[in-house]
Amino acid sequence: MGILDNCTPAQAEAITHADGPLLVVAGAGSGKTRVITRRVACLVERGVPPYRILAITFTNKAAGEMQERVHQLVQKGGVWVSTFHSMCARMLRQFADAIGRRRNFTIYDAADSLSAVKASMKDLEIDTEHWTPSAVQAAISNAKNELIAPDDYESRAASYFERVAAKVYRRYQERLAQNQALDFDDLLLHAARLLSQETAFRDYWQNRFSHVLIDEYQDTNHAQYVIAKELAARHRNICATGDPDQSIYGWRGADIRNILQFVGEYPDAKVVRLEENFRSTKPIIQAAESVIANNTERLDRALYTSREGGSPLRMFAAPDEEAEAEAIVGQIRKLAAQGRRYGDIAIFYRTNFQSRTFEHIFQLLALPYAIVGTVEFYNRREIKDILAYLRVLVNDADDVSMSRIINVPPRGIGEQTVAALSRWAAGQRVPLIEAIRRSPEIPDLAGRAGKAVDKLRSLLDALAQVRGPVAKIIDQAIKRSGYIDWHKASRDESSEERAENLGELVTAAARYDERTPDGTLEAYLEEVALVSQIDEYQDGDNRVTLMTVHAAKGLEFPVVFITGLEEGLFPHQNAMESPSGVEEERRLFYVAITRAKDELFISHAGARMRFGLITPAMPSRFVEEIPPDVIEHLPLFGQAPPPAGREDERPPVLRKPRREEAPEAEEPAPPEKGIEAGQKVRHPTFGLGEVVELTGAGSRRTALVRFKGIGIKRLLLEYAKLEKV
DNA sequence: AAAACATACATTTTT
DNA sequence: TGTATGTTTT
Repeated sequence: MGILDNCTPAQAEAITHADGPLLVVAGAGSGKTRVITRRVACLVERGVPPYRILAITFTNKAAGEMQERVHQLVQKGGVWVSTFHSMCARMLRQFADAIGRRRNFTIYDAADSLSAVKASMKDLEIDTEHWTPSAVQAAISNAKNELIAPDDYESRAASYFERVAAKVYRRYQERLAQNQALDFDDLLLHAARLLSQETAFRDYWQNRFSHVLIDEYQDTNHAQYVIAKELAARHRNICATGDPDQSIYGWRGADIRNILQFVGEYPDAKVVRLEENFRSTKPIIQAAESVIANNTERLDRALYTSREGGSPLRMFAAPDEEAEAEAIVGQIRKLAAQGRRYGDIAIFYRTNFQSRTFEHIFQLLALPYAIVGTVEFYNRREIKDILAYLRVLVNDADDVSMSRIINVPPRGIGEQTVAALSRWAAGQRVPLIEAIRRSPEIPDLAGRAGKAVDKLRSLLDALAQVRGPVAKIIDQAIKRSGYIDWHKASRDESSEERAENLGELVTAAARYDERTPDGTLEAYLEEVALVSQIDEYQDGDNRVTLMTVHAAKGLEFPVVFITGLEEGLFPHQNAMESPSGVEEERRLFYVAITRAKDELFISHAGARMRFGLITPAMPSRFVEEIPPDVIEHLPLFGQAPPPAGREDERPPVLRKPRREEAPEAEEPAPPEKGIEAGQKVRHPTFGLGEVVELTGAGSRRTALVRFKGIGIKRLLLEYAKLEKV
């Protein structure tokens, strides 16, 4: 096996051969992932049985990549590479009794959890106007991350809000137990508790692993810290890697002290510092270093690069967010003309809502793009509906899922019927599905309602009989429930898209079946519950990637645009009140900068539409923290006098059509293009398609085109090079 | 049960 | 401003 080329021989020796506690403090772009992967491979090579090695990564995507890479290096599988959440789920299923659950427990996502919080508040008749469910949910989540149980929380509650939250917390946990469910935080909470308090559980897992490695250690919260510490307690072969300057999850309980105090915790720890950056050019590193130097809470560390040359950072100042997006897209086309691949380019923003402006313009120009993690696939309504059927099949105590599908698609089980069923179930202290099974015994169910419930019962029975791969079960659920016909019948605009999504769900499940030949419905649902936004991102598609800075962690791109650098947005308003909040925002900016390999563009808008109001904004304080000699200010876009002529003839006419200009549909279609509805066309990116509709006139002439396998796109004729076929 | 209409709320960041 | 959810109407 080759030598590590991104560190000194002594460091390489420590990384590959040292046992005992090891801390790798790795700066951005220093090849940390390679280091930890190599360590795992070397352990295997030294004869450590692969199944005794546990590597914990931050996302499932990273886990998959590491697993594959280790396999390539040593031609051996069996190393357990996982995220904290997936790992805990697996551990808890094996010891479900210890937490008072059946092993087929359901994992609730944030939305499921929120509805359980709402229901708990309703149970307790707590006013949801005054105390918002999401605030209570956040309080509960924080308590769990600190491993605080409801009783402890109540006894230390200092404010009225906390006393209310404590009551909801207790009721919420009861509800989860009734539904045989755990939320994300429970996975960590229970694993941490069992590891520190339950001998059988602790002994089993401590013996199971001889070596434990944790990546992105700076972003571990208290529960994760306890889990890592306990898992490694027996053999003390704990290797933590991370970068305190890249700690960006403080708001969800990540505690930067976990990494800062690692050596205090393990005085015999070896420390390896990787300070050479192999990713970025000098100006980019200079900017990053100069910005992060303004933080106080950090380990003493410098980052340097040997890469010579490199262009300076470039900055746009735009009047508003649309002009900002136009300028960036203009710059991207310039780069593309110079031979840059779209897949080399990424656009980052602080908040998800900023993606809309970009999405609009990319669609208009038919430039290839991919947004990472907007409305996640598995959060779409139709997907959640079908998954709810599966969840009920796996865990029939799951009332949240049962209520979700009880009348979806509509089958005549109205509000009154649901209320009667729920009342009966509550009275008997049994799950809702039991009321459906035994509906003939329920007095309130008159003939018509009773029949409707009978039909639901036979549907559920029929689905429970289906055997075979997950894809088949999903397919049956979609068809037999009548879900697909229901959508076909409604001429809703979104029905076609929903049908496509359901098709995609079956396809994805088929991939799962292929990948996991011994997979179960239960394991599939678990995987689906724990996918992260970034897991869905695939590079190699040659598209411009759009994402939040948080999602960009761990990635790199030759060209990066960091947008919306305005006071109140980046740094975000809610973080600006405390110095530590600003420091975390600054680390976030540092992460963004250090994603760039070759070229970095930053931009801000003088005003931005927020809540429907045009809100002015000052440039971010972070911009001034970049040394002036590594920044070049590009001319303000659109400031050059427009070429003579009417406004809509000015080169990139990218403004979205305003509402008041709507009557454009009535204008006669100019015949000169010769493109009309029904015309078959070819597009350089999307391929063959058929024109569905034409609207607008002149430079705003727009075609709706249906492309095979891609869907309907809205294209400006002036820019989309449509070729008649 | 669908459609039409009205209102509320959002914008941190996510496993 | 746009979407998501709730309410009233057919």
